Amino acid sequence: MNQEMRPDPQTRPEPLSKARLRLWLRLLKASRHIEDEVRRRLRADYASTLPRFDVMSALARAPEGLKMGEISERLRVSGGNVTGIVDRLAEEGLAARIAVPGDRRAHRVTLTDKGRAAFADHAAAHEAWIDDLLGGLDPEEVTALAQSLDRLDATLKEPAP
Amino acid sequence: MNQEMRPDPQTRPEPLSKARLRLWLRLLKASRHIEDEVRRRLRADYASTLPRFDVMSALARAPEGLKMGEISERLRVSGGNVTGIVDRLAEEGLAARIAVPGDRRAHRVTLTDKGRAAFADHAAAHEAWIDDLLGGLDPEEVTALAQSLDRLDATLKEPAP
DNA sequence: TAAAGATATTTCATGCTTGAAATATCTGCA
DNA sequence: TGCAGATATTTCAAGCATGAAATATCTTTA
Repeated sequence: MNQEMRPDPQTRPEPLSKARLRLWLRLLKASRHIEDEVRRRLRADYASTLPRFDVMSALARAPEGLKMGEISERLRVSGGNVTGIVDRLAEEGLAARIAVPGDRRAHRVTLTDKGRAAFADHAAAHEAWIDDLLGGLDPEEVTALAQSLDRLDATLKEPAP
Repeated sequence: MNQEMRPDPQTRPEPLSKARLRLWLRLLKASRHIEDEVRRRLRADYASTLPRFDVMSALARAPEGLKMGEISERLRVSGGNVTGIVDRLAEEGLAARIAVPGDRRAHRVTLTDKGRAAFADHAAAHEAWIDDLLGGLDPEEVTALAQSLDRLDATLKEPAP
């Protein structure tokens, strides 16, 4: 765990893995910091949550609505999870389940007018929060970081050959 | 939402905020990707979870143990949360609550020998997973990204004046 | 020293999350 | 046609997470 000065005639134990670990820890820290803040404000200002925001965001982008399975696929969360979130959105009149003509198993979920209006508010506030939180970073650094993270995401796709 | 070509005689609606939003979305995506993978493997290989790993990690770093409040402070999670996680670790004999001499309200939580051994395994595997997941990134990019994220974290401290 | 206030922790209600099992329905094929 | 397998969704149990309320125990102060 500590770096001793033994000869190590074989291959060195890769300090590179430590650098990667450090990167991961910082990524997680920054991400959690922002995420926690967004959750806190969604709750405080709108009595809402991030998962609800995510679902509404997906629905807002699909005017004809989405089937339950499509939501869980896009958001990469389990089906059981979506059921609960949509239940609550529906209870509050923000979303509605609509029967799918040819298939009695499926429902199409859409935002109600009320839901659409609420989401417009939330989304505008969300953008302002992020603008505020990331405002201390130079514009160049913002784009540079975004590019780096994009490359990271690309390498993440395949878990190394 | 789309960039129209209207004159806009006033101040322009800051495309910078869009760049920041994009950065946040990518940060979240990369972070979630890795986090989900770590959770999945902790569950599959060790029947454990990230919160448990985090608590054990904090305890491993404090040989004399930590009070409940210290754990929740370091991990930035609520007290009620820590109670449940430590309960389960204790049930499995991985951690133990020890009475604090001068204060009958408080407990000091420590890793048992079994807990210490288990955590050593988990931590080694964790480092290997991260090494694997981030292995596709150039070493230079790893350190560059870590530095950028460090700067980001620094600006995050104060939510802009 | 008794009451008031501060601390440490647990309990509780609510919601998110997963994976597995249960339902219901659809589709294709013998 | 009838049924076997595929799909779409819900239900369920367990754990995580929060914030607020409840307990228990100090500590300070009038």
